[in-house]
Amino acid sequence: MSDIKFTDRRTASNPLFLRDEEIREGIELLFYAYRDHVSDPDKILRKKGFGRAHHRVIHFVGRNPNINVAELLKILRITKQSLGRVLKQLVEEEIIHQRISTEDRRQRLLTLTEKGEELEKILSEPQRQRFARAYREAGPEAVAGFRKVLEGLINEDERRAILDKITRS
Amino acid sequence: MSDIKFTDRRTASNPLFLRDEEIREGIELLFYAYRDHVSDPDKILRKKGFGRAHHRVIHFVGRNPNINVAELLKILRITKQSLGRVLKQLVEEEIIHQRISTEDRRQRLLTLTEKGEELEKILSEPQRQRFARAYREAGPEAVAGFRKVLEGLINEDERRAILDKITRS
DNA sequence: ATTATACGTCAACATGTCTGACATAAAATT
DNA sequence: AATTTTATGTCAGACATGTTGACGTATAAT
Repeated sequence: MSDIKFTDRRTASNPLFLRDEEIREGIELLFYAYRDHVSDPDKILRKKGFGRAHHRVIHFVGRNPNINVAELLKILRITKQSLGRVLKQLVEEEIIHQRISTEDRRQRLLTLTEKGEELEKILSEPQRQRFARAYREAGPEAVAGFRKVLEGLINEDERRAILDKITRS
Repeated sequence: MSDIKFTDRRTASNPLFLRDEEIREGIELLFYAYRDHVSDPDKILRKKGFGRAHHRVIHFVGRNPNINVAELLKILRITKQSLGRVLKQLVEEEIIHQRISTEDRRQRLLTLTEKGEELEKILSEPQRQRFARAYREAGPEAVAGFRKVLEGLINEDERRAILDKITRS
């Protein structure tokens, strides 16, 4: 019974099953790709006594020099208490520099120090290499499709703002 | 000085910069897409007293009925002690069923119970909808490219095995 | 009979997250 | 000028998830 049902579902005349199956495969591919993608810097960080949280902060401060704390919290979607601990360590280790905004003296603007820039490069290098390889193997058209689908996976209400931020440089 | 350097780097005659930039954008897109993708089931799970770890177990047991513990550990890349805690809860709540393999009585084969199947559907539904929307908007060619690049991001030495597993059904 | 494997479990600890409460400085509003 | 709101920091306590290390048991393989 369940066998019959199974073969039936896979028939070419049932495009719904194909779509479902395709989607499931996409979800799994995304899991494995992301797992491997983040495993690279994780290894490096552990040796330095940092974790993935530190990497995310380093990355987004690097990408958004002079970002303030509230903005960073929005991107990372964590609480300020969580960020606080990580940020404190990074400031103590002189990876990140805080300065008071002249426009609004309540705000702390964050930038990478030189040491921070260096670390950022070290951390992202294996990720960039991984992407470079994948892009090279897949070709430019595939890359365009990759980006298009990723964009579509982002929450609709934030998509525009995120794309503007990413591609603004 | 740094301005000159900057504009210079972006010149069309410097394809290396374009590639770098493209890669960075890909890395960020992946971050945001993944962040939103996993946020859906997270909300549902917290209400039930489970976390992301439980979802991963539910997902992979659902996808690999009768998987044994060692196999599951390889996929999840966590220690058996970590898995043990989560698995215990899921078995107690009758989400996952364990039975002893007849071929090797040391092995515990894991399957979803009916209740587990239901929960799996509830959890993955928003993710599937998100993918369905993204796939629809991007079109079949983009989807092919998306998959191709994701495959390329997976560690080379495991890629073959993972692809076989994902697309075997 | 011995060794290796698959699994479970106990203990101790690290990290990253959370909620809630409170403090301070500065900006904005009345 | 006084009050309220905002941006940030911090303390305390909790929870989820991960780690190492050690040990036990049942079963399979040698």
